[in-house]
Amino acid sequence: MKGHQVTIKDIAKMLHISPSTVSRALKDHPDINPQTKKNVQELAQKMNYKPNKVALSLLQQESKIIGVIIPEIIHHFFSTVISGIEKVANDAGYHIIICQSNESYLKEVENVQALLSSNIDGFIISMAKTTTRFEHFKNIEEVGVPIVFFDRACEEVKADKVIVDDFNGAFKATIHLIENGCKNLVHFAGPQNLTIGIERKRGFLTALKEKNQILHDYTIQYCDTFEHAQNLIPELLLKHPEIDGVFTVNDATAIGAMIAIKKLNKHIPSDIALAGFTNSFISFMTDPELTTVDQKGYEMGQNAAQLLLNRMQTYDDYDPVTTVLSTELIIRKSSVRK
Amino acid sequence: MKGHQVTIKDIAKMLHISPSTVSRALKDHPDINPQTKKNVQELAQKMNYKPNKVALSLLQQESKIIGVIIPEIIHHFFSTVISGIEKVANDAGYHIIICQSNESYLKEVENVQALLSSNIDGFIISMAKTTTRFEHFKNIEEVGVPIVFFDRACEEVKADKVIVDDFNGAFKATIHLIENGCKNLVHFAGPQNLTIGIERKRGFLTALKEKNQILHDYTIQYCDTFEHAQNLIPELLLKHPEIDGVFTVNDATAIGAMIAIKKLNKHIPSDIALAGFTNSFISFMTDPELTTVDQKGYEMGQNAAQLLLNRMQTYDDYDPVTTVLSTELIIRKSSVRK
DNA sequence: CAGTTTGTTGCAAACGTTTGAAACAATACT
DNA sequence: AGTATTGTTTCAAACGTTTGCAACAAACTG
Repeated sequence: MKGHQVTIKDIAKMLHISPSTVSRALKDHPDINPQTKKNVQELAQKMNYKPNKVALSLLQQESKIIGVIIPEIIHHFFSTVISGIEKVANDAGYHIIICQSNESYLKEVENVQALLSSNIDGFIISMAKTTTRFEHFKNIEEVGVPIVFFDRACEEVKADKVIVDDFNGAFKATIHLIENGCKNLVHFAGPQNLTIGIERKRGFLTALKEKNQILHDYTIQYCDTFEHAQNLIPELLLKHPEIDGVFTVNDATAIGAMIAIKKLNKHIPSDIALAGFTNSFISFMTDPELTTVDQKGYEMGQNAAQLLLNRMQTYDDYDPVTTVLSTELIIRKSSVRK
Repeated sequence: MKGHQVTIKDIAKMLHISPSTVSRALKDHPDINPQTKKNVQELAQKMNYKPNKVALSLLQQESKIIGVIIPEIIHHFFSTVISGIEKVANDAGYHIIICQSNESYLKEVENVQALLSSNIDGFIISMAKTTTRFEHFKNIEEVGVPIVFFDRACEEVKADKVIVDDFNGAFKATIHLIENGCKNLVHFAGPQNLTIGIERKRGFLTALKEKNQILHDYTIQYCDTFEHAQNLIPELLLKHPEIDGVFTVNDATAIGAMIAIKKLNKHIPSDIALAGFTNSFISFMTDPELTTVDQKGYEMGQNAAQLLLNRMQTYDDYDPVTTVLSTELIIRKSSVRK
């Protein structure tokens, strides 16, 4: 039989006093008789009374909950970010409610609506790959709930952002590949409606230019998944056997490429050097270990949460802040030729 | 300036009618004048009215939220389970709120308390490694909120459970290693306060017995992390060079062992055959690819959520159900000797 | 014309909590 | 004795929604 949590009313009835007295006694309000206080506090303790957050949420119009919308929780990068968010949020007395968009625009809109009607105090969002309209974010803005974007930000909405220096990370990785002797580099790029896709490609191209490399018609390939890379590598290397280096927009794609390259009996890094982006924890479990750009997931989560907490204090008429975390090139065996 | 979500009261005021009429109009109640209905519904649509879930939650004593407590979200297995839970939960109109215990008993208790006071409709829990007391679960039981445990279940509490057939999975993997010629197997076992630790070890030992293998004093090692395996392998192989096969309680441990073994210039599988447990998505990215036992994370999540939804219908005086998902041995190169 | 029925709307309570204001008794001051 | 002060407690409203019941007018019945 379904019981229920002990409420202030229960305690009030048992002690034959009013709920308001109980409420004040529990908060150690100076107006309350010390003996009454003692009675109330002892009984509350004994009955394991815990204030009902839903009632508080309704009354105070704040839920102490932060809504997090991400593409997919199973990606290590995102779960790392969530860990960072949760740490900071919990320390400040907040809980997080997590929704996945599964890279679907529609699911993202649904999630926003659902969270909005749950009195969420703030949003932390990383956009779906397929999102190209932004009314749902504008809705949040209208209601006056702060948003912080991370990694994949929406430029059309007034909001704080945490991103990594994608350009520079890609630039550094590409320079590193060229300095290790790559003459015919290829970039496996991400979708160009996401800043990360654009910026990483830009970093790659800028490095090529700086080092006076030739740009072929096959230099940029749009490919950002493990499976696609596995399929793409054989046909690409058949047509262009001169390719001697690949820089991918993320680690999973790099590893897909790695497996395909090894299947073709080409050696990494001597035949083809390889670098990814993310520094996910699989990158040091591959053979050879993968050179990659650390995307600072945990820090990103912490930063996003902190930014949101700050913004919740001072929401009126603010200037959005964009925090850019510096990336770090992690050099491992997949790219180093002696 | 912080606005607010449109409420029934706002609509009522604008149309000079009472909130109750608005409420009924929105639900298409037969008592309401068709013209009034039309006015209300149109205005609600225009103003993007969404019912306030917090108010509903307070009134109806149900939140349409499921609380999920897991050790660590960054583990691929757990994020896979969460995906499965979310799928089923969302389809039934529920949302999930995720808390991590970080394998800490204290954090687990905190999470339970916090969720309890948020009018959560049900719990899905996988216990922390360090949890040996169960009052917090009993608390949930007293309040009458259903719990479903998955993977790491608590035997002392009346609750539904979803587990995999750990015993059988471990048994099959061990038999497979022996049939591939292993004579001196070692098991890297998990903590013995968790069912999974106990059952996997039991499966291993039963297979050894069935195949008349000798049990050495070093056959069982308590080691269940990537780092620990990396450290343990060198000293273990130095002392016992006759070891020719390792079965680990999870994949991360197996990969730690794999890296350490390769560093010692031993060949996998010909010198040492290797099998893990989980079938995490890294297992087919290693070199050689890792033989492992599929733990069915996504199915487990779906099952747990479905079990919980069912239990929420019929909570009174029930007999707990335990769903055992069958495990599947995934044979890859790390264990196959021709 | 009195009474009933029908259609439509509003009132009030409820969920659990907080909080300003009112209420009350007991004590102190003039 | 009358008034002010103090200590303690309760009342009532609020947050947004739902819902049984009351209220009212208009139309119908006998």
